[in-house]
Amino acid sequence: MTHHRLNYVEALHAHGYRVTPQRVTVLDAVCRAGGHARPAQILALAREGDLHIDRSTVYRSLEVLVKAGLVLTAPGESGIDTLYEIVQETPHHHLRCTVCGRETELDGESAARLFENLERETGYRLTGDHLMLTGVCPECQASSNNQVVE
Amino acid sequence: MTHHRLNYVEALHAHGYRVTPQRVTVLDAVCRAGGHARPAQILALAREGDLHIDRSTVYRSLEVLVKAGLVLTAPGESGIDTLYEIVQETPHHHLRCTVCGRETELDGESAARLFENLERETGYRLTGDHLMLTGVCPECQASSNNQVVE
DNA sequence: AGTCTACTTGCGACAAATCGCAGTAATCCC
DNA sequence: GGGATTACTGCGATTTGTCGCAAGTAGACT
Repeated sequence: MTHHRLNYVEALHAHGYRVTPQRVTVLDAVCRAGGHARPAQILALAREGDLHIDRSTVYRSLEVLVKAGLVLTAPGESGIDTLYEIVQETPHHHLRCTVCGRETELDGESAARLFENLERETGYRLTGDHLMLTGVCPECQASSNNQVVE
Repeated sequence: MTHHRLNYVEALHAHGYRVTPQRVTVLDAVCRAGGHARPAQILALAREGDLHIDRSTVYRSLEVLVKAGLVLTAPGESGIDTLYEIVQETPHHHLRCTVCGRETELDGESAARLFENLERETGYRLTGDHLMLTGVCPECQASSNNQVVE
């Protein structure tokens, strides 16, 4: 249960949100899902904790938790659906191979350097610390030359 | 009508897809939408061209067009919905300010440098040439110090 | 602790998106 | 060009996500 470490009470209050049993249940569900989770999975896990929690409540809670910075979203495989993930101490990014589908985590350090450059160029302070990059992994590059079309 | 420039026939065939009137209609709709478009808008535009095109056909066509590399997806404002955009000759990225909501385009050049570094570090060949970065723009940084919570 | 206010929840209705299936048509091959 | 093959479309049914509203409850203040 990761979320005991991050004080969700403070995070919610800081954003003007109330702490309700339902929101804690949903937060817990996202934690227990581990890694990326689809809404359906979160709904199911949430109902293990609260048998009668409503679907709309789960969706609304997710929205609140994301805004409070407790949960992250990431685009799913197809780029159409949305995945949810509990926030971690160390920011990280994802690298998905479009050929074999495998996913690698990219530590925040390499990304931080890149962000620094971008911040210098644009003047923005970048906060989106959870990118989903896509590419072709070394193994797949080696084994196939016929996938390159574009 | 941008898509006459990119030979969609070849792109579709290269990925093993057939070229159907419906898919051309949808591709055309995405073009005419210009910039980011929500599915509802695309559906409406598609029906201008083909009065009886089915909703599921539009969704399935979008999926195919994305896989064929003719259309790009981007996460919408909330991070939950998906926007579609016609592919362009010059890759570009988006920078959205989380405070004022404004969007800036980031030219491909700065990003290319960013990608180069990442490719060196990871060994991946990066293809996701359409990132949606979020941050706080210079103006909003100047005017507010009370938004920083985390 | 009790009361008040306004944010939240659950519900029902609605809209958006997905899925399986039977008929149709794009492509291949001759 | 004609026929066979198999992907694609449209349809209906289902699932998923959203919205408005009345009842409930967290948080603030006394």
